[in-house]
Amino acid sequence: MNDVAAAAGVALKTVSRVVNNEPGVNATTAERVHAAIERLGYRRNDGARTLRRGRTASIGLVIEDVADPFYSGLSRAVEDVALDEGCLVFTGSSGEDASRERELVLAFCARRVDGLIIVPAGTDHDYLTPEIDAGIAAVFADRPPGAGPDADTVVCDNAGGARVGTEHLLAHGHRRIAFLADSPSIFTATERLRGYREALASAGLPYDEELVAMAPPGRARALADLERLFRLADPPTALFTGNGRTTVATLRALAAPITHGPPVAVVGFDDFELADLLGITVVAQDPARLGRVAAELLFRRLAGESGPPQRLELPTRLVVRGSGELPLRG
Amino acid sequence: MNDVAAAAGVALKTVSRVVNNEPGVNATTAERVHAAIERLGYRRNDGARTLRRGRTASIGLVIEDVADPFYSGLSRAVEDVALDEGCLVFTGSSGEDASRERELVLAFCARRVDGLIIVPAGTDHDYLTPEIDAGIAAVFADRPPGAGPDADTVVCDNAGGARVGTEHLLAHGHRRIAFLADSPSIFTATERLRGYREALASAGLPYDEELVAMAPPGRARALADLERLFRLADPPTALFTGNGRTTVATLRALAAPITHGPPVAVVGFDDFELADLLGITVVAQDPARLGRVAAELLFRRLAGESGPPQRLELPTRLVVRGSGELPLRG
DNA sequence: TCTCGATTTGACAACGTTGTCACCGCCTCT
DNA sequence: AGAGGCGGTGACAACGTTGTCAAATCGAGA
Repeated sequence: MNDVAAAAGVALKTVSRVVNNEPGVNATTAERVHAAIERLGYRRNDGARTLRRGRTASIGLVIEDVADPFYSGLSRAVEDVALDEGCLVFTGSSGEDASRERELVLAFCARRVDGLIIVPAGTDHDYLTPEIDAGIAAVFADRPPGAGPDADTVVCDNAGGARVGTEHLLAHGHRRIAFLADSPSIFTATERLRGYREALASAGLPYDEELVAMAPPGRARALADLERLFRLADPPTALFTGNGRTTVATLRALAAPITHGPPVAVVGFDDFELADLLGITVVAQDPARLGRVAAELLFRRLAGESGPPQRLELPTRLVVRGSGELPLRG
Repeated sequence: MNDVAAAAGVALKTVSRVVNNEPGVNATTAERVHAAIERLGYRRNDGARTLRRGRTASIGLVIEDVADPFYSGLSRAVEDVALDEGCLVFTGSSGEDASRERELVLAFCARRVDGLIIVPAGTDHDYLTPEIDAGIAAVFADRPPGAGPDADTVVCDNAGGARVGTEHLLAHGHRRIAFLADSPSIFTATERLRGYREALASAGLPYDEELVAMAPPGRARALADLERLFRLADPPTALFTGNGRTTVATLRALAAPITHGPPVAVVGFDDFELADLLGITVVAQDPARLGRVAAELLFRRLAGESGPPQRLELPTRLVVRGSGELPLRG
């Protein structure tokens, strides 16, 4: 900017004014400055600007894994809202690792992002309290934070969705419904388990732990679970799978030649690409909406909206495609 | 940092030394400084640090759409490499819109990212030349840049992959093979078309424009294309689909009740989630590897590696799953 | 002609760091 | 005792902006 000023024969401040479209600059002078900018290929240094002004016009987004379609949908929505607000996004994947999450968040804070959107991985978010006190806005998405700060949170109606999904299977006559989901340490998994149990209870059915399997999704694990379930004295006739990855892993296991189980009905939590072609009935949530709502909430906070932390719950939607309507064999 | 210095009763510079683990600070003093840092909840301002030192330890990544699994896989790989290098990533989706790409790139440049990884959307990248001259390293991924700078580029063997896929269908007896892909304005689409034509030529078959359809993927478009193809006097007995989204849209259209075409063999370019369950034969590329290689190349440049721009081509792999092995009905 | 207000411009400090250099003790070696 | 080296510390400028305030210029009205 100094060079530009020298080249245009004006003071630094005048260049600054021109660059920022501030009023009160003579048109002729502005023209001369523009020419100099063009000639020198000058581009304003937003880092320095940020330092002076206090706002960085950037936010940090920490999710579990960008490569997971659920989070990448959320990610895209956050990005779009941010761009509308003239804001850039730092993205980081925690990989469900609390310490990596912490590392990312603190790195974002050191960069003085204006706000954070976090899909929390750990159970302890005390480390965020000083940052929030220091004025960094934070919104939690998909799951509430663990111990620590009381901040805005946007989740979906996990228990309600799981209840509806389970009730759907019950309505088709099933009485032995297995529940397969991620580790109980993950908020959404336990919430969905709760919905499943509520549905059973409402139908006057007992909760049978033998029918429940909760662990990180994976091919081997899905196979093992199914083999165990099908060997039970009173095996399940339907499966409720508690998230997208578990659903996919389960479908693969069901298709494997080893799993010589009887046909079972399947309802999954989370919609996924090609579920329509495979005819899989799901309880769908809308990751893009989750991201959008979280980002909008964040920007309202950044715009100065005060008030107590909000907790928003987004609805789910049952999408009937066939796999959940398989009747009980009589 | 000033406050910390005052609280610890030392000079600014000493705090700086402690914060950066620089040698030459008395253990007792360091202890006192650490205590003050803890007490005040101080966190270094990386923006100011960056301004002073010149390197921002951040890179910009511009892709077409994070929500597309291909790009989100690439994205995750870039992120992982960057994290290893102690670097944060700004991510932006261009949505195949050249002006949005430009806007994002220039915003990243204004933030003085150290480097850029770009999946180019437009055909004119002259706007990047001054930035590259200004010292920002750039690597193009998935597609080469249009007119403008001559920079490092990592692509996959598009033509080779399409040739192998087409040859696979030819080997199963097909002579009328349709080619469905994205707009010819997209580099990968035309390269794959080239591979398709090479395979036909090698087999001594004519290139029939009636069998080729190139446009942005979508449900309606896939249906229209298939209906047209199946109404031809000499309809195709096999389809080669030129990218993941086209493959999926085509499969949906094939499954639609309206499309009452005969069974056709299908080979798609790009692997996708659940292709295994659906039994779709594909020519797979590895988006994570693409991202990793591009990021590694970028960081080598940032580390000072000189030499002429490189152009890397990654191999593809034919994954046989059934849909491409449907024999010609005799 | 002088004063006043508006317009245009510029000097300077500040944002929070780090690099450079100089300083102060203290110990060791002559 | 004096010179020299070394570990520890601090003063100060600089990075590239922008906010504050003052100065210069000009035309208009008294």
